[in-house]
Amino acid sequence: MSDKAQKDNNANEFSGAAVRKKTVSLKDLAASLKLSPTTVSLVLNSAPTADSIPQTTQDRIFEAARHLKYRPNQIARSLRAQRTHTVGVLIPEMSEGYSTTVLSGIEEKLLEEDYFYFVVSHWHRAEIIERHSRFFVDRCVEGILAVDTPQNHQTFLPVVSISGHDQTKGVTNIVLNHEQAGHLAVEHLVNLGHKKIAVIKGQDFSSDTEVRWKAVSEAAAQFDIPIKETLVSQLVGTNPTTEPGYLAVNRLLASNADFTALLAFNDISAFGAIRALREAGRRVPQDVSVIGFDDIYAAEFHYPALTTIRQPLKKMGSLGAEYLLKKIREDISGESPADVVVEPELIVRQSTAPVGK
Amino acid sequence: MSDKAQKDNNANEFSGAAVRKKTVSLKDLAASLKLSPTTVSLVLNSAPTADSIPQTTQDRIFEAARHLKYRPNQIARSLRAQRTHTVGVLIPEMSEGYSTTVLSGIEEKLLEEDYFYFVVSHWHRAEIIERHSRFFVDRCVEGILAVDTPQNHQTFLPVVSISGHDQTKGVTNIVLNHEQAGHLAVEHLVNLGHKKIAVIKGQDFSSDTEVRWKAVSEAAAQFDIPIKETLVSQLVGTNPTTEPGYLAVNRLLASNADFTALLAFNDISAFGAIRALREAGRRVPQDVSVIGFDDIYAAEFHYPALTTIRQPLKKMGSLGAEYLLKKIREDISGESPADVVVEPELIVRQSTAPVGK
DNA sequence: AAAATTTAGTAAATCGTTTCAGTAAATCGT
DNA sequence: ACGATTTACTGAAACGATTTACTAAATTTT
Repeated sequence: MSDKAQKDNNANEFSGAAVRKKTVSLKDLAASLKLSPTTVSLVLNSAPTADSIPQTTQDRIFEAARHLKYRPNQIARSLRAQRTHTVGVLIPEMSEGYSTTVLSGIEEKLLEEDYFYFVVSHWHRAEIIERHSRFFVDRCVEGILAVDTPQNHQTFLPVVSISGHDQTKGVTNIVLNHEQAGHLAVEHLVNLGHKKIAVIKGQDFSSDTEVRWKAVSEAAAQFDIPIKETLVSQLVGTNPTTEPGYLAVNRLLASNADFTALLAFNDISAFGAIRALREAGRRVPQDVSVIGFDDIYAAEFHYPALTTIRQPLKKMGSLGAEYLLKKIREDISGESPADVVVEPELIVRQSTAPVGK
Repeated sequence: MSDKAQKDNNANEFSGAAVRKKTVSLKDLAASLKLSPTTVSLVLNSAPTADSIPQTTQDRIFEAARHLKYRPNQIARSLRAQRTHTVGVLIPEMSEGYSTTVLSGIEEKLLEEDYFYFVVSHWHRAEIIERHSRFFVDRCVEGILAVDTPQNHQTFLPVVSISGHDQTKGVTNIVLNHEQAGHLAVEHLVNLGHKKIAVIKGQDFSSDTEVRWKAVSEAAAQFDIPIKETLVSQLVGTNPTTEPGYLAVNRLLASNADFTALLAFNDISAFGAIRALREAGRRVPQDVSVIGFDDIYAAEFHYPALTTIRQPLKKMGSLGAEYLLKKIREDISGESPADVVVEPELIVRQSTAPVGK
């Protein structure tokens, strides 16, 4: 068959109703150059073997590739190379500031290194985590990044957990220095003269709940003002809004709890807390100082602007991605650290003030 | 070679330092059953051809698949089927409420239909949009979902644009009923007695800027209170925080503009606006009523809680995903609508009040 | 001028599936 | 009892790349 006929054949194959715009494959490119796919591939990838191909031929190949807009199919490449340049990311949900800020750090680092990622929200439901981890494996992700996600015993892939406190061996955890965070928060309130400090604990499902509570109560003990049990309220429900915080403080108020400062589990719950206090006629910060945790965007433009303990969320995301890529590349699973600790920072704004002022 | 030897061979191949946990392939599974991969594939996929395979054999196959935890490799499947069950999503950035809320709707719908997605932020930079659209094609996504993203002239894949106002033929746009939104906002202020209304326009790069401005000024004209040019300020810069809004209002105040109500481009800028007003000694809503746009989460817990025009962001995301999947399935590009319109809703909270009260 | 090396490539296997086109053996119809 | 059909499978090609192991011709070395 003459190559003219061959060409026509190609063109006519789909000349029916819908004009299927086929993309050009390596084979097409090679055919148009009257060279073998091997040669073309070798040259385009600058393989060492291609040294013996004369420059003129190489130029012809590059020129034709550009002209026909040839782009290697990454699916085929992935299959052959057994590498997908893709990772899977698990997050609790795609709302509010926490997960998405971490995600922005993850994205930045991954794209920088030419990795793409799949995200899925698991709403703290174990079976979704399980199911989607499997899907990730089916799609041959090279590693998994878990944000505020409990144990996913998916052991044979590299895993990095951000604020996950995953004790599975081989898993690297990116964690905040919680002791320091607790210390900063309590110290700030103590410096302002507060002694009666109420605390809102996180939901049971949140991985940070226990460590943060421990850090805060130990810090309080160190300052000789142990947290009274009657001044502790806990967030309930999966509602990712301010409501759990609002309700937690209402319960506190209903029990006639006596406090001049409130340490919230996170900024979102601090917002709810402040509303509850305001509705109860307590002014923030004049009557009650409120300190949040995380420093999400909204903290700054809240009124009153929220004093909070900043977690470097974006940094934690990019660090997580960085360590995951490191693991993927080393391949000798086991070398990477179990914990990578990042430091919190006290951000003083308007929601805290000296006691009794 | 006996199959025992074959097995040993397999086992020993990587018996060096690192124990490579190989996943089991169709071929492995078939070998363990002493059947051909064809048969196993046919049965596992319940192909019509498998009707002639006796139940006992089918059971053996399913049993072995479960036992060896066989999972089909989706990369290989994608290559063969020329379908990846993956779409690409373009968003301006992974922060604040807008994109991520839309994204949550997108995610919900896509996962429901067993599609995964890649996301990339483009920060409104044309070359990033261009570059990543190409990467999407390289990875054989089946369609592209563009959120608040200008024209990406990537024509041969199905594209749905959310708030993008993309006039390229074949692109379906999910858009808000802007006329109605403008009407609702202005009407609300007029009903409260406001006549001197200031407006903050969006940044030039935002796809909604023009249509929203047009809708607002036409609505104002209808109510016989055309917006004065001196009462219009525009957001500048790509900073995704409240700052542009804050600066826009400061410019307005610096020019001694006289207004009793302010219509902000979005909630984020409304927050900045309110801060600027407060710092200038104007109370919201007593001295100036402020109305936002979008109704992001933070709007409700802002103080004062923000009156705003709600865009059903999550709905827009899921609608976008729905229409994209529809396009992908029809395949006969051209049938789908150019515009899908969703309705806004006025949410009255505390940042607006009768004039002069 | 024969042997060795370099030049300029190519054929075929492979990654893990799916699917089209067979094919032997068993069963059925008449 | 002979052809037709059904049953129970399998071989090989294909998807689109990469890579190993060749080869034939040209050139260099000895």
